[in-house]
Amino acid sequence: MGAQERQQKEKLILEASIRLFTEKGYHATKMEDVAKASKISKGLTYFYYKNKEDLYMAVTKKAFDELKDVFRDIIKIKGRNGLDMLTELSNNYFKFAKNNRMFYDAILNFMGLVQLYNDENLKSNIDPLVLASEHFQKLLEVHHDCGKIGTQMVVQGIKDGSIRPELQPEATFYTIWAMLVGYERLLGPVGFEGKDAKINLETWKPSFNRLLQDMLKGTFQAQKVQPVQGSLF
Amino acid sequence: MGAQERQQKEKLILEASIRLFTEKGYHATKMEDVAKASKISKGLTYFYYKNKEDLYMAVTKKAFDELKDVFRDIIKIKGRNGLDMLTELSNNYFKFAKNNRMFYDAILNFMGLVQLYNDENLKSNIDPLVLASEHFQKLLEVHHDCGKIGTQMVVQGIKDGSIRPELQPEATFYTIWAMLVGYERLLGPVGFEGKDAKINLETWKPSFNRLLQDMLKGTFQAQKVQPVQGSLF
DNA sequence: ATGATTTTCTGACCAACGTTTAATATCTTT
DNA sequence: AAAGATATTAAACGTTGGTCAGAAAATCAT
Repeated sequence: MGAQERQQKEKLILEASIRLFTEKGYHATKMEDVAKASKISKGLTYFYYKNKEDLYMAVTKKAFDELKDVFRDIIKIKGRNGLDMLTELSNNYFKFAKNNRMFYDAILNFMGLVQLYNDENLKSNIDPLVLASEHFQKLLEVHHDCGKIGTQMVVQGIKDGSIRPELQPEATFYTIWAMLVGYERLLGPVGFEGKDAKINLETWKPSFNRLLQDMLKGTFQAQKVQPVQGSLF
Repeated sequence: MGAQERQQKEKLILEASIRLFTEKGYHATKMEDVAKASKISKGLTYFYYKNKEDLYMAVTKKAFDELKDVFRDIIKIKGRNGLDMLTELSNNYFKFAKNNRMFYDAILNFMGLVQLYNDENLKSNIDPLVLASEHFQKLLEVHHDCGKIGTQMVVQGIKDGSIRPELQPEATFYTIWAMLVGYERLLGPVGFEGKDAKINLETWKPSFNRLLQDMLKGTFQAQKVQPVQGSLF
């Protein structure tokens, strides 16, 4: 069995676990289940993955790769300005989170790990096996890649004039990303039943896109003249 | 043993578990540990709390109560305008997240549950024992309370003229809250080591406060005349 | 081909830990 | 003080993540 066949088997196990995690969740999925679904013995799963969490990290890697595709798909289409790209990115980001809940939860869980990882005092809180995992290291890279792609969009926007030139691209993009993270977690996917109004990503997306525009172009003042009833910004 | 003494014992267990969860994390803390730290037998913890997750929900309740205090502390001081309140809220919110990591993680975990809870299709994914837990129900209320207090700040701001009157208070506040959630998760507490610059909550807080101002007052255009090197907005 | 060696694979087993339970002690009530 | 309710314990149970000795299969050497 060459390296290729081994990778193929790893993939088989990975896909089985993705199916199960999606269906029943991480905790309800037993290693025995993963083994059965992969048609191998339980012990063998530990030959291909160090432990359950390592397997989960592999799933997370797959998840973040797909999220990165969302980023890539947008920037690879030429002929649009940076602002439009970021607007579409936000739409697709929410769509991704909604349609791939388990994947997105894994990504968010990873973001929590990154926090610990970046703090010398807290780094020790991470399971050493996870830290050593190749998946974790690769995840850090993919995370960074996404940051780079997004930053490129801002750079592009500044070049083509759709974004204010005085903005610092990297910080600006991470600010936008942070907003996406927060909105998704607090409001999505079903939103929040307020006292006066039902707030959710769908009804509220136009407001967000406008906020994005205002932020990046600096056009708040201009739009203030047409107050829309119940509008957000 | 009356109801009072029972509550006191519950509190004892709760505090012990808070200590342990903070020190070692949820998974590394065993029920045996909690029992020992509370100087009772393991079995007895199950007399006071249905199971480990129920205990964690109680911890989460305590956490959210303290977060609510952050909200309350701000609004109870009179004589400031709404915008200033929201600015201070954001500062204190980040401070809270940083100084009470375990608590804040519990709150974020709860927010994930709320997502499932609000979606009829996904509600069944929540452990029935958690759903039935009194703590969970109370948490929904506290969550809502925080939303109300924050909304009040926006209302106040509109009244005193520090916030644009065309904004819809509730949606506006949840937008701000969403930002706080996202920033904390993506950037805090140590921030993010970018290629060109180190981004973290501390260095970047002024930019956020300014964004808040611009959003709520609609003053983007006005400030555009003084481009600060490397400034965010 | 055949024996030696490495790689892949299994299933039984282990230990840890959340949870239950049966029995006992303590308090409350009448 | 008897009866009932409440609090408490220790032991046992059941599940499950993880290990291990060894079988089976593939690869290699002669």
